[in-house]
Amino acid sequence: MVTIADVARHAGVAPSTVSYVLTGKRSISPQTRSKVRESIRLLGYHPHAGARALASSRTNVVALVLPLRPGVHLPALMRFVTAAATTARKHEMDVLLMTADEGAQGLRRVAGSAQVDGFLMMDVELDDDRVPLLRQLPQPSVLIGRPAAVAGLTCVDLDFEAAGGRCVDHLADLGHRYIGFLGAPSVVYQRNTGSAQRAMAGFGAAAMRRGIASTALPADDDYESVLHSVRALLRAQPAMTALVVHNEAALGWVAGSLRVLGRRVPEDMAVVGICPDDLAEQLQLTSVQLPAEELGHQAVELLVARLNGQPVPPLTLLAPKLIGRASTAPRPRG
Amino acid sequence: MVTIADVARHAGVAPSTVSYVLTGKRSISPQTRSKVRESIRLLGYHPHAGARALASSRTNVVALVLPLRPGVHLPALMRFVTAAATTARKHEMDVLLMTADEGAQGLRRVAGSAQVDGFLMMDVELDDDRVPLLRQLPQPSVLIGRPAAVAGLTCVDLDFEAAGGRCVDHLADLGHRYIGFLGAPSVVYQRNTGSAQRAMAGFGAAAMRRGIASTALPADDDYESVLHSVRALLRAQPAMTALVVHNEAALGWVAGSLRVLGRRVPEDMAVVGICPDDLAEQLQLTSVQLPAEELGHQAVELLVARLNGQPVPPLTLLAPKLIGRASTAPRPRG
DNA sequence: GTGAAAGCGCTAACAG
DNA sequence: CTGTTAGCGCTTTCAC
Repeated sequence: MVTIADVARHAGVAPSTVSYVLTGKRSISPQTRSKVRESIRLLGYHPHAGARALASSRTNVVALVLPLRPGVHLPALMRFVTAAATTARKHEMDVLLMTADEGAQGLRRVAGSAQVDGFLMMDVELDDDRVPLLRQLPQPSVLIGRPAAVAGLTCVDLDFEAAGGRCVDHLADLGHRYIGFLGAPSVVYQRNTGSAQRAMAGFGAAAMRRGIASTALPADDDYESVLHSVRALLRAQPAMTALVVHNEAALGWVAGSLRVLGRRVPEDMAVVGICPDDLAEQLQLTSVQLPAEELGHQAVELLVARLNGQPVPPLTLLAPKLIGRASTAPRPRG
Repeated sequence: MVTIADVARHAGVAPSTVSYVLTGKRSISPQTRSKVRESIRLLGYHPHAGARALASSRTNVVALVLPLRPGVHLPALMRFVTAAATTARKHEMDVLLMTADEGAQGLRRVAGSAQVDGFLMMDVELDDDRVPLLRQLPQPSVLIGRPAAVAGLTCVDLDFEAAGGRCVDHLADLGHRYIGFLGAPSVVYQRNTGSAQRAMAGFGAAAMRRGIASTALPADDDYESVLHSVRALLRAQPAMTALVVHNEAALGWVAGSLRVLGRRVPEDMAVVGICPDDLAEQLQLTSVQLPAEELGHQAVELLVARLNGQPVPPLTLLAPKLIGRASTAPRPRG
C-alpha cells in the first residue's frame, strides 16, 4: 500500500507537506504543490480513510437514514437518494446507507463509533422517537420532514400548507367555486402525520380566504373506499366541480370512480393531485410536485453548512410548484 | 469520548483484553468477559471505526454500486437494496452507497482509500468497463448480473435462460402450441445486454425442445411500438395463443394492444411476463419473478464468504420462479 | 488466561 | 513556506 510517507519521500518533502497539499489548510508554494501532486498521481496515492478519520475526527461520510415502511413511493425515494448522493459527492463526501429498521439503536451505534460526520433522516413524522436522540448526538443532523418541535434541529420539507393552498388557488383561478378534498386514509390523520394535516389545513384556509365552499374526506387505498369517499363528497356538495387529492395510493382510482359516477375529467370535474411527479405525469394529472431532488440537495447543503460551523435556519420550507396537465380545465359555465 | 482505555481502566484489565472480548479472537475467562461487558455497557462504549480500520485493515463496510440509468425499475431496485443492507447488518457490516455515475474513478477512490472491505455491483452488463478494474482491486467484489467472462469474479444472477424456458414450459403445459415472444427494444439487444439475450435464447431453445412454434420481436417502450409489434407477431403467426413478454416498460401496453386487436386475455391469448413481482401483481399477470430480495441476500452472503477466505463459485444462478395469475389459461380448444 | 507495547497512516500543533 | 513529531484509538504480536 502506498502511504503519505512514500509520497513525501518521492517528492522530497515532509509528510505534513503532502497532507497540507491535500487539505489546503496552509499555503504551499506552487512548485512544491505541483511536485507533490505529480508524485501523488504517479504513485496512485489515496489517503487511508480510517487513518484520516482517526487523526482528524472527520470521516467525510454522511449517514442517510431511509424510511422503508410500506406506502412510501419508491421512485420518489430513489430520486431523493440519488440527489443526496450526488450533492454529497460534490462536497467530497460519501453516503452510508441506514435503513430505519435499526431504529435509535442503529443511530447510537453509527454515531458512537464515529462512522459518519452527520445524519440525514428522511420522512420524519411529528412524534418520531429518534428525534430526541438526534438532539443529543455530537454529530449534526438534518431532517427531511417536520417533527413537532423544530427548535435545536435542522429540517427541510415541502411547504405542505402552501401546497394545499396552491391547489385551491389554481382551481379558484379557473373559476371553480365548490371544491372537494380527498385526503389520506383516516388512520394517517389519527397517527398525527404532519404533512397530511398541514396540506389539509392549507387547503381549508385557502378556500376560506377565497370564499370557496370546501368539503373534505379521507380515503383508504382501495377502489371501494375511494369510490365511496368520492360519492360521499359529491353527495355532500352536489355543485362540486373540482377535487384536490392528497393520497398517492388513491390517485389511481379517482378517475375511475368519477367515471362511474358520471363525471368526466376535466370537463365535469377538475382534479389536482399532491404527489410525486412521475405519478402525475403517468396519470396526466395537474399536480403540486413533491420535489424529491430539491429536498435531497438542500438537505445535504444544510448538513454541510452545519459541519462547517455555519449557522442555518431550523426550518427550510420549499415552495410548492404546480404543474398544469390534462386534468384541470376552467369551470364549466352553465 | 469513551475509549478502549477507559473501559480497560473501569474493568481493571488491559486494553488488549477489552479488544479480545470484543473480537473473540482469543479465549477470555467468563468472569473477565462479563466484567468487561458490564463496563462497556455502563460507559456506553463504541469502538472508533476509523481506529479499528487503521489497526485491523477491516472496515466492516461494503460498497453498493447502483445503476441509475433510466429504465431500471426503481421499486425492484429498492427491494434489492434493502435486502442487501439487511443481510449486511446480520454480518455486522454497513453499506456505503455509490451511484454508478462515478464510474471506474469512484471505485478506484473508494478502494484506494480503504473505505470498504468489498464491492457489490448491480446490473452488470456483458461488456461493463468497470469489470476489468474490479479484478485488479485488492478488495473482493460480487457482481449482480453477468459479464461476458466470469473467470476470477463472483457473480449472482437470475438464470434468465431458464426463465425464458420456464415461460414456455408453463404455456406448453397449458396446451399452447404457437407462442410469441415480445422482447426488449432492439437497441438493448444491439447493446449486448446479457439478460435480454439469454432470456430470448432460453425461450427459443425451450420452444424447440417442446416442438412448439415460436416467433419473436423486439418492442420499444411506447404504445405505438408495442401495438405494432404485437400486430406483427399475430400476422406472422395467426394461430398464436400465448405471448411471453420480457420488457417491463411494454407490459403496460400489451393488454391494451391485444384488446385493440380483438384478443381477450386470457381467453384468446395467454400472457406471461418476466418482470418484477409488484408490476405483475398490479397487472394480474402470470410471471417469472425477478428475485430482488434473494439476489441482494445472496450477493452479500457471497461477499462475506469471500472476505472470510472461503471459496465461492464464480457464478451463482438463481432458479426462476413462475407465479400463476389471471393472465394465463389453458389453450382454447377449437 | 492476561498484559505491555509497537505500530496502523494520517493530521495538526509546534518550531523554525 | 516547510519540517519534526506527538498523538488519534485500536489490534496484535510478543512475553509471561
